[in-house]
Amino acid sequence: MTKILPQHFYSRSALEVAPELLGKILSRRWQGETLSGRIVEVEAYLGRDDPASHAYRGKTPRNEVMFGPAGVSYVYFTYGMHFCMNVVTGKVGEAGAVLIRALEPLSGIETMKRFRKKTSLYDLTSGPGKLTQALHIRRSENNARLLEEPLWISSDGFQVSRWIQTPRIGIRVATRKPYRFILESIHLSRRNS
DNA sequence: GTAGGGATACACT
DNA sequence: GTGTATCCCTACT
Repeated sequence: MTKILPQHFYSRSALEVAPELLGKILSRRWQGETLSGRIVEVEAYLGRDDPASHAYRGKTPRNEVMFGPAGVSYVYFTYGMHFCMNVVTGKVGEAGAVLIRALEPLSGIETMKRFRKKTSLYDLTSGPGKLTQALHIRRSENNARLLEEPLWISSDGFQVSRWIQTPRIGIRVATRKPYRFILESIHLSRRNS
């Protein structure tokens, strides 16, 4: 039995929400099928105090959902071909988000393989651009409430025994801040970090 | 290691 | 308005 995470789960600092998202299940309803995976890697992004955050220089058309109510998705397009999905956290007016970086595939695996044009489980959701492709998440899923279909996060009671904190990946500033949170999993975006 | 690709933000005119 | 440096990446060599 799974329970969708309530809105108030997200109304805290990204640094509090991020580790608690580990072990939860991200689900995507698409054409009558549920595609889902367990979250094994996330990164927290803050606002004014975080040079690596899109919100560092204030509100823009792209990042404005980071300043809005918590519990919605922030999906953006980058490097000319990839989407990345974040979960908005914190209070209205204060920017914050948690980037979902990797999942362990759970259901809808055949469909994910089709979307990814890959056959190995590891290639499906082991990176932020990969998992959005596998779950068919794109710009139309920006600013979507994560409390209901077609995109939501739930708990199945899975207990996380141990998580690890490391520096974030793929950024060039604030690289010393340990804002990446991971489980021990073979589905991480990097195997050894 | 690096090519690929498009949006974005910001400096300028 | 135009120019351009950058980007929370992936897939390939």
